[in-house]
Amino acid sequence: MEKEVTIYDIAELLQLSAATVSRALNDHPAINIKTRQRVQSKANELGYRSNTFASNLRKKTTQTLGVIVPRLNSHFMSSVLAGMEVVANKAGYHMLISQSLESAANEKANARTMFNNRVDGLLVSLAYDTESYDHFAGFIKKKVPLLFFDRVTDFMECPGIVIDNYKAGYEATRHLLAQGCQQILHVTGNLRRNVYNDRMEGYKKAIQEAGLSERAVQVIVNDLSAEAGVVLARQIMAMEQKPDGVFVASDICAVNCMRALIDAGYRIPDDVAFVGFNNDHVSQIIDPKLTTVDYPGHQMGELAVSTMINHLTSNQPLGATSSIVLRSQLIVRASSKRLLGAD
Amino acid sequence: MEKEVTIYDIAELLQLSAATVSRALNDHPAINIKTRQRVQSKANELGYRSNTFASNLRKKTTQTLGVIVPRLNSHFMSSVLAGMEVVANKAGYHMLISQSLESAANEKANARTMFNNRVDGLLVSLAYDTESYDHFAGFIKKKVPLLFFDRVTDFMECPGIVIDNYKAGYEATRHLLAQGCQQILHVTGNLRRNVYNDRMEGYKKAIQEAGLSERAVQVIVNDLSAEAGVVLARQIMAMEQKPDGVFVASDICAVNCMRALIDAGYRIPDDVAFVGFNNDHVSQIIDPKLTTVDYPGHQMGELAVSTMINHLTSNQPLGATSSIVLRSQLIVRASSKRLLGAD
DNA sequence: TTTTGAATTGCAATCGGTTGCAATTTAAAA
DNA sequence: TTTTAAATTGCAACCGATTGCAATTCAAAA
Repeated sequence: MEKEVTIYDIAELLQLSAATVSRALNDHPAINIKTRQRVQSKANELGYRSNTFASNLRKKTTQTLGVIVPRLNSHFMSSVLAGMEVVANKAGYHMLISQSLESAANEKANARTMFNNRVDGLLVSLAYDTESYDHFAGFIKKKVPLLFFDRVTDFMECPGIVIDNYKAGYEATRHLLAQGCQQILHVTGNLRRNVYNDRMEGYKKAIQEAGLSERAVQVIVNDLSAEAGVVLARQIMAMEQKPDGVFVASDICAVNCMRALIDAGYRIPDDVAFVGFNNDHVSQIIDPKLTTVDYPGHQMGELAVSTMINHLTSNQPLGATSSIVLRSQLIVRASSKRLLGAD
Repeated sequence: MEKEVTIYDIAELLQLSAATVSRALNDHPAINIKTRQRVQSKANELGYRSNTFASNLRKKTTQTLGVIVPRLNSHFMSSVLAGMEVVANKAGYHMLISQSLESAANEKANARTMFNNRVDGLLVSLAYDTESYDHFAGFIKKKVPLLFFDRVTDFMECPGIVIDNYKAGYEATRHLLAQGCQQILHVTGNLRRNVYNDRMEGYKKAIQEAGLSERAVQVIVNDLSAEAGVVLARQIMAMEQKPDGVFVASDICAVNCMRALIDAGYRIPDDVAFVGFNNDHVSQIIDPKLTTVDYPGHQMGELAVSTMINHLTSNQPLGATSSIVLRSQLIVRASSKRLLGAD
């Protein structure tokens, strides 16, 4: 059982041509049903496995989708990937996954690899510091469909799958205002990325609409990590004029900040109300539970891949769709409820 | 720029043979350095990209590792994958990832796909209900190296990368005993999987050693999900003889249970002490912070892949190594500290 | 200038399926 | 029974890179 069995072996044993065997194995309708069965059972008997390379080489398709994400290990991203995998698997596609670790250089290298591996399509969520998009030019040129999700860009003529971050930011802020907050601090990530910039714009808009002064707009940019949350708490404690509301663009960062503040004696939401983002597990574990924006990661992954596959099989131009917006929703919990009966 | 450039195109333009071009592109030492440079710069100029299939077809190697995990979206697993990706990427390998969703049937199908795709090696963490291992037989037969991590099995002659779950369970329980707990409840997952069974055995051993009666051994099996944690809290509240210590084999499940108990008025650790497993993010967010077992996921991923690649390149027999045990460690936090000055 | 060995390069087969088109067989219609 | 169309099957040329071995080139030694 050392040597690999090929269609030629089967063909010889069955006194058929390789062409017929190939067709039989692929359920080609032109092949007589009896022949087909004979071939397939013989293939099973011999432990035949199709050689994907030979097939790909000839067919010029890989049944593989490339995925480049900033990090694999975040609650949100792993949900997205899980969703992607389910749909891809069902449609007979495989996923080649790599992470940029938030570095544009890595992203570039990974894109190159995906390119050489001739993925049928590429799904990307941009790294923190990606500014140039040259590394995707090859895909465009070779007409390999490209799709961005979550962290998207307007610089490329590619569809993006997103939530309405502007609206989410706006509503989160409105909610804090409605709870009586007057000085709302917004903490977010690199503003080059749409997800963070849009949320901030929504935040600003809400502040302006509320008729608050310019000074009411207060933004801190960090990397939204757990550690950054602890640092943030120290920053807040050191402020001469403390915020009475904080809107953080990530639950992980938010809860760590809350925890540090609580340990230091702050009362939430009375001293300061909190709203996070992502509806991460931790948002329901912290006490008080964290008001947050539900972010349908799994669904986003499913949608990204099904859009891609739909395009690949039906050959509809992907460029046509400019973006797909998923519904997100503010989930109000105790961390921001300052008024009785408020929702 | 529509048509793909091949080595033949380059060969013709440079009045060379395809063989020479191929060697030049691969830095073959037999090729004159000037020729090599001419070829490489021409390749760049034309936007040449190597056709991986043709190469694989000829070389019979894929530079791809298959990974099958129960779920992508858990804190632990995504850390493992992140670690794997870093090492694989650095060594020029790609990762084909799929999830079994805890179903043996899916695992089987995924293994088949990996097999057909001729991954150079396969890394597996077993599904909840996998009982037969036939779907891995092909890999053994074809001498494709196979390696299990975390959820391993003794039924196959394959190396496994694990932590000492027995010891971890033992120490966690000893810790609770040392804190004065007399009735320790152990909550864990499917006992068919080593990770859960071993932890339980460690737990039992510690109970026995403490000279407690048979009745002191109390085990509940669930799926360790967040929801299961809430259910667990109800179960505990309904018990006539309540435990004064709970050792849960997963942080997620533990914290959700704690949260429900706290909301119901229980005091932790005074009424009941808690120890979790995994050192998940949430363990530091819950109040009181959760004592847990640190589980080096990222490191486990790195090690799994580097072991595999090392084997692939040096051709050392993988079978020789039977298992690699990573160090894990009990991290004591407030959820289990009942004695002053205890650690 | 000839010899000789090393350095380069090319030939041609090979990896294993796929597919357009032609050839053959089979079955239905005349 | 012959004609004709439909159903099957086979031929042979791909897909693009790799590599053992032979051929050629080149330069140094004789």
